[in-house]
Amino acid sequence: MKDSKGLSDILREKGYRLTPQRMLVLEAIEASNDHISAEEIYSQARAKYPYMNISTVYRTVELLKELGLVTETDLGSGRLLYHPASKARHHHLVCQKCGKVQDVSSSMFQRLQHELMASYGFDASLEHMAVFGLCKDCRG
Amino acid sequence: MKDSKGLSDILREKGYRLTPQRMLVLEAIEASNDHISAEEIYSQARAKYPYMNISTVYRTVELLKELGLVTETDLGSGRLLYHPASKARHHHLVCQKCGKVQDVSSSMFQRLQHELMASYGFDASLEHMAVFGLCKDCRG
DNA sequence: TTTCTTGCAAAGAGTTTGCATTCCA
DNA sequence: TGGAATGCAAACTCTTTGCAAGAAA
Repeated sequence: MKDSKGLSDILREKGYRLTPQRMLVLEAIEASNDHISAEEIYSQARAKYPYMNISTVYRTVELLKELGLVTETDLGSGRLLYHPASKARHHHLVCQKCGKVQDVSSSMFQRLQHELMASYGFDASLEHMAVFGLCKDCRG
Repeated sequence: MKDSKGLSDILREKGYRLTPQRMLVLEAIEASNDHISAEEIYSQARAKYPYMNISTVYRTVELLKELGLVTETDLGSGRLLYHPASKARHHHLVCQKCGKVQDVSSSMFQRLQHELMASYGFDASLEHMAVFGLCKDCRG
């Protein structure tokens, strides 16, 4: 499955235009194994398309977020990072009162993982983590 | 135990001066139940001492961090937040290979907790959480 | 008096926005 | 062609820094 194909479909459906800039931004994000910053997206895109502008990167990333193709994460580096939503893993929230289980995107756990590595050299395995607590309804 | 008393001792020990600005910054942070931003510290301090300046807030917070009295957290709001280090709880990192257990300050878990509440209304109970993974030595 | 601190203003970094121009559909 | 998207530059937010004036010890 080619993601750029998927992108053009999704854009057309919603009435957005498929521009080279938008494809380059998505390509850069999907090519990054981990996370990528706006500045890095900009560099990579500009290498292929010299007229690329950084505000276009920000605007495109915003659009891709809205379309659900890209996830934004703040790892505390002072810049926002992006990664393909398709690579997202899942975690579970378990309510200790009613027992309800809901899925959470892993993006929230990434910063924790990142920080544990940076500060302690600890490679946390958060792939299958369950978090206990009280759900919205039982919290009241 | 009055913390402001503790502060003056600590400052004197290290050769720093005890200024009204420094006391006001620490007071504001200790008075906040949760987290407090530089801007909020500034407002509160300026209410009592109109000549207060925001760069003094930043410099004082930096000093208090170095002294271990205050912890800085980036909750992704676009501004850094501060809270008394004394209120810090602890978590554990458990190595799945060698079994070693090390303590971690809870500040890293606070953002996760914060985000789960904001996005899912889920009140995560992370007070006694253990995180499994590989420690620095076993990672190699 | 000495030198640590502060206040002010200006500089940064990263991100967002207004507007005229460009170009996709 | 018409309206969406881009490029450019300027604005914006939060934080940091240089320097002269002020104030603890």
